[in-house]
Amino acid sequence: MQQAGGEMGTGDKENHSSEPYKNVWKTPLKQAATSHSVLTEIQPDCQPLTTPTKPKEGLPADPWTPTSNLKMLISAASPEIRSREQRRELSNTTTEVLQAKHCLQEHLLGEEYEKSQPSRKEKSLGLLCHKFLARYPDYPSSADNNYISLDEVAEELKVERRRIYDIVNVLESLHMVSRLAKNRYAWHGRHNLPKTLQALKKVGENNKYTQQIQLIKRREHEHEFDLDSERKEGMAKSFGSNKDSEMSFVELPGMEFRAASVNSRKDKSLRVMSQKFVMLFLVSTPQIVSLDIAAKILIGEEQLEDLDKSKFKTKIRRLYDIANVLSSLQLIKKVHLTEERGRKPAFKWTGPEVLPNTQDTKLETTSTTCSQAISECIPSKEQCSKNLFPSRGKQNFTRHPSLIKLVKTIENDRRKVQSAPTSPVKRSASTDQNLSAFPSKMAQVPAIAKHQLEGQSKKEKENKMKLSRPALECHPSLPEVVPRPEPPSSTAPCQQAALTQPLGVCPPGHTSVSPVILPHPHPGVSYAIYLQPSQAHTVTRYSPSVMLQPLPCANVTGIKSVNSKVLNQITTEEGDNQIATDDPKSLTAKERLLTKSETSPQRYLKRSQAVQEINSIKRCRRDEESLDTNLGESSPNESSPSNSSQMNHEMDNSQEEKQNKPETLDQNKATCYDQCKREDNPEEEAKIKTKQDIPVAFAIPTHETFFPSGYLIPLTQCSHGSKAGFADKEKAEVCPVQHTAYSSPITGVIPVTGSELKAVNIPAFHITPLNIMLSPTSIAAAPVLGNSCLSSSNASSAQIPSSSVLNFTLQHIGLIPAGVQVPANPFVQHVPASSQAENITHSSENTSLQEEKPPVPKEAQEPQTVTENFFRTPGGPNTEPPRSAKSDGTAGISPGTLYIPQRKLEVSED
DNA sequence: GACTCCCGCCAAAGC
DNA sequence: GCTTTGGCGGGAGTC
Repeated sequence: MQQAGGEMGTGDKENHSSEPYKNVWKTPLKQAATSHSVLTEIQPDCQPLTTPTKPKEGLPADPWTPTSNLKMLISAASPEIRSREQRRELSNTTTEVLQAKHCLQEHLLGEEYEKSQPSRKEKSLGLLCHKFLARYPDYPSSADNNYISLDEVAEELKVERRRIYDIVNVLESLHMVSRLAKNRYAWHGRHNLPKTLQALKKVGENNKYTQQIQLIKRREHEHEFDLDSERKEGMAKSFGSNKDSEMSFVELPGMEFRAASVNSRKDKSLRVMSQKFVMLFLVSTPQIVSLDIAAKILIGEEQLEDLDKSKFKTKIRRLYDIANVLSSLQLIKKVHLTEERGRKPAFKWTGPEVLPNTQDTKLETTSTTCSQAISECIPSKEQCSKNLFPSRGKQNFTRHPSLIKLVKTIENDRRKVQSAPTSPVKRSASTDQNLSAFPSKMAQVPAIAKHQLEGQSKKEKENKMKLSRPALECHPSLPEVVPRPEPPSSTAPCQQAALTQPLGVCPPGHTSVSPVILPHPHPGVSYAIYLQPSQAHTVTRYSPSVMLQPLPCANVTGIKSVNSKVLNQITTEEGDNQIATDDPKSLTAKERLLTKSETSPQRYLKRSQAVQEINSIKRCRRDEESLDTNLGESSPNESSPSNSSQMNHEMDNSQEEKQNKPETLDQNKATCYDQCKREDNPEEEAKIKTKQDIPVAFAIPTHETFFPSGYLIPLTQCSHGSKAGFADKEKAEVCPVQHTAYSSPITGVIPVTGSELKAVNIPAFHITPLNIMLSPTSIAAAPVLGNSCLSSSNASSAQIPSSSVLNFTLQHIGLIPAGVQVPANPFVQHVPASSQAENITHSSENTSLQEEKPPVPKEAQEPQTVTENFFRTPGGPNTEPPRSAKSDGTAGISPGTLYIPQRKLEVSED
């Protein structure tokens, strides 16, 4: 009986309300098919039976096919239609209809009947969500009718309301809708999405999801997750530490649940789960989250000890529900992680990249001066940050009207001007299909396409101009949401591009996002900065409104150094995925590491770069010596905010902190010093105190720059390979000195703040003179030179640290053993600007990633290989890292040990 | 057989 | 007491 009801797709209550239909419902679809099978066996030559005349006569005179008739009949059998017909006292007619359907069902070939039924995929939540979203504009105006009646939607979409709840709940978690009253919701579209994502990322970082993911991954890798109860307990403990903040729903100003009922309801789990799920993507690097890990984390937060299969399965089910909706929103995309142990489902974030601790609006106040933009941004940022924690008096925080106006104006302008991804992107078949499927969304595209093209050409020019300039006077804010190379949807890019601007492709009109060139004691040296996660948390306190942007590198000739030793272990389609473990003492060694794909000029250039790198390091050491003179003078007073309240408080004080600008180098070092103390690393602390000569430099002090802590490794080269958007000629023009001397006198830029470090997901990367603590995923993005560049598919102009220098530096100072290499920036390298951007392959223990095409429509994409480098024990890729009692996922490696696994991930779509 | 995820039961919350 | 909301898990469909 239940089965029959289910097959008919009727609501449970309605099923029992219409007694006359019971006989009809009792006929399960499968039975029909089965009977048909029998029928076809008996009558193999039987042609599809025609629709009986009688049922047709009983139906409205529509020139439909029997299949259409049947669909209509089934539709008529839906609860809503039945109820309506009941109200109209059309029971007789309905009975006839149903009888006709029954007759059809009996007479139609089973195959045909099955075809007439909406397939499972056609009834999927994702498709349903697509239909739902198609009803409303992505960016509704206030004039639009933005109210959603669940009844109406359910009826029009011909689904039971229960399904609509699933969709609405997820949308609600993203603040795309809000509940107004019973059965009534307000549609907000994607207006709030950037802010929501930013907030979610922030909370995710506070909840240390990155560490949790790493912890689970590590445990999984050790095959001990399910066996070691003690560890499980420990993990639950670590999860439990964040329990308070994790069980709350992240709200935005003006988006609070208006119905007290919703707020009071203890179980908003689908909403909360959805938010947490999104958080996992936002804090992950790469932004791929497997379902099992997500489920474990979500379970773990609550009661990991009670992890049982049923609960796990239920969690997985819900995650699928959420993922379907998020996929429809084109925020994520299904992929498959193929590991040694098999293939497991995962999802890749395809939505806009979110940079935390940046101003959420004011990002591109093109008409304002930089200082004005900054001053305007700060309150907005604070406002947004404050509202991350609704439990702490969120009602008291309201966005200033001027900011709202500013936001809208900016967003509108952006939408008009730059709506497309800033780099060539692969338009999946599904995307294209979606375009055609939703003309309302398509309508937004043509108007902006021209602007996109123009904007891109302008961006290149702009980049050239910027590159030729030694420094910029402006310290623009950083876009909080950076469009990813892969546009999530036909409409999403409008917002993504509009709201953000990847650094590397800054359009000329958006001066506010121009990279910042800091006054640099040695313009020829760039730095990579390394922070550890807790430090990253700390630096968020500073949340400098002045976000440092990487200077588009003049020398964009890529170094495609590949460690020949690693080459055998790593599958990569891009030679620059791997970074050479250069022995700085021998240039020939460097040469040996050149990729086979390199051209001779590239080799020459690299060779010269190696010299330059060494020189730069030497210069940097001098810098370091001078900088270190101030080291340790400030007292450590920083602490990583561990909970939302603390963060809230800090956010409240951010204005005050801002007034205390400029942050001095002393403060920066003090923070570092403090960080060392926090990490219980007396050795590092001592080293800082004693100003040991280490080839790292701290942040370049400027009167407008905050570098709370960290280690900056000098980088002389922008290691852009062929992906760089500049030809050699252009490079020569931009940087003639470098060209002639095979050097890279890049103006030193340290486009790094704590927030930016977090933005690129460097959760646990801690380089000290004596130890390195790295998380598996963190290393991939370790050298940070600007998130927007890193994330941008058009990262050619981003400043990429030289892997050679990085490895040399690390080796030279004894941080890593010879032969071990640290990728300078695999992330950028693995985010091609080409249409392959969608296909990412991360090297990860022979783990392959396969992107799945959405159920409907289908798309075919090629697998691609990317490398992701994890830290491991030097013993080899499969060597287990030394474990540590720490549960934060960062200290699992004993001091002095570098843990660098070479894992291989393959990302492909089915 | 594992993976996906639709479906609807049923209970809590709301009205 | 009825309706709305949504957690939850069975099990069908798919791979």
